[in-house]
Order: sequence, then structure tokens, then C-alpha cells
Amino acid sequence: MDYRVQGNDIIVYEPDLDLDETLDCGQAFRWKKIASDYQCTYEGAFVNEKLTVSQTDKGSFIFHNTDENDFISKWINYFDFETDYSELKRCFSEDATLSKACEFAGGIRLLKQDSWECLISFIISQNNNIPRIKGIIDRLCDHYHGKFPTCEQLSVEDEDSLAYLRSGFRAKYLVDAASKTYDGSTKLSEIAEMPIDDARKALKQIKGVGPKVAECVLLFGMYRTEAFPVDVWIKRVLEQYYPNGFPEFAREKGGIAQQYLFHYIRNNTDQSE
DNA sequence: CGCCAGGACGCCC
DNA sequence: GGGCGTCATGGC
Repeated sequence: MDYRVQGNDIIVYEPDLDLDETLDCGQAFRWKKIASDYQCTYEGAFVNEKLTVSQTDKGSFIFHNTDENDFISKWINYFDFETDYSELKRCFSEDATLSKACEFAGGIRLLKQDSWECLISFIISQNNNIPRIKGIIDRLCDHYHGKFPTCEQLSVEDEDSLAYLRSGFRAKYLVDAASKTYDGSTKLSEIAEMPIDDARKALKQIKGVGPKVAECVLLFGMYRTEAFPVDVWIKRVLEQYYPNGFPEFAREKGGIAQQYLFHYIRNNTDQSE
């Protein structure tokens, strides 16, 4: 990744990033594509740090109204710019299916999100579709003047007071997640450092957090790249392409591989193979 | 109208 | 420990 300061903006060159593939692939739900003169432009936030970012060409980006200190302290981390995804994809390409998946959507990167925001977001995601997940999270942040609520703010709510979210049966799960996180019976920062099976077990103490949501929180909110969320789509990939199990060599970064595979299978609905 | 959506829970055996 | 109905909501 290279960057330079240009006026109030940061100009970034990173061949292994595509904004559509990364910001609209179901790992984060607060990015909105807005009209612009560029190839694409997104508005969103990391917790409460807002950003408008454009892709001007393949591998070229503008981080609007961003000073160099913020870029270094926040966005390099969030976009995982310190990881060499070319190297990662070379490694994955040892496997035929992964090779195709990386080629299909090579601009996906794993966003290093906030664990609390991920916990809430992926509780909302269960048995839900992406547009509606975004709608619920929109209403949640609008309610707090555009910011994502803290666990303290959410902990004073109950099922009825959350009715405005129209999150259905998930509201009671949000209440439990907020109260456990606020009163300290769930310590997300400690869970992030635990051996993976202990971390899974700890997360599943929260009502509404099962195997899939726990795995998503570990991967997207705690950068545990060995976490491997299995949903209906990935289940299909595993059955179709990996009847003898997912290859051992890719498991340490399996969560990132999973992102490529998820996008690949979802956008290649040809099931004839 | 029924079906599905980046699932989890409660209850059954 | 696995199998199955149920849980809100909204788009198609």
C-alpha cells in the first residue's frame, strides 16, 4: 500500500482492494454507496470515526477529508493495509477452488472491526437478509444521532423500548448482549485473547449467540483469522468442493479464505458443476 | 399465498 | 448428542 497526502485527502494505491467487494460483501453493514463522479464512493464508519472513501480506478482510492494522523492511526488498521493480500492469495491458490475464488473477487479484504459492534450486528444478522440487517442497524445508529450505541447505552433498554428497531425476536438477544457486556460478565477484550475454543464458549453464553454468530464476532470483530463461519452458503461450498475437509494449510487464515469462497459461491449460482 | 434470509432456542427422543 | 418446529420482519 502506498499513500500520499493531497490537500485534505489521502490518495491511496492498493491493488488488493476493491471497495464494492470489501464494503458490500456482508462483513460490515454500515457502509452506504452514494452517488459520485468516481467509480464508486462509500460513506461509513469505524465505531464513530466517519469516513467517505472513493475508488477512482482499479487499485486507486481517495480517503476524503482525512488527515495523515487519522489515516495512520485508524484506517490503515481498519482496512488491514499492513497485511499482504497478494501473498495470502498466492498461498491460497495452491487449492483449485480457492484459486478460482481469489480470482473472482480478489479485492476482498478482511475489515478489522470493533468487537462490540460486531457482536450486536451479527446477532441481528441471524436468520435475516443483508438489506434488512442494514436497515435495523441504520435505525439503531439513527437513534443515537448517527453513532453506534455503547453497551452502557443499550443496557438501559428492554425488548419493548427496542421496538423501533423492528428486529423481531432478536431484540431480547440484544438486551442480553448489552447487559452482559456492560456488567462485565462478558469481557470482549479478554475473549479476543483467549484460546479459540474458550473464546467460542464464552461468546455463546450470550443468548442469541450460537456457533455462527460467535465465529463471525471472532473473525470480523477480533481478527481471529482461524475462525471460520459456516452458513448455508459455506456449507454448500464444503459439501461440493471439500468432501474430505477444508485443506489444512489454509486453516490458519481460514476466515479470510472463507470470505473469498462466500462471495464466489453466492455470485456463481450455477450449481451444475 | 408461500418461501427465504450470513441462525439459535427449546423441546423431544 | 442429533433432529425439528418456532421465532419477527420484509422482499420477492
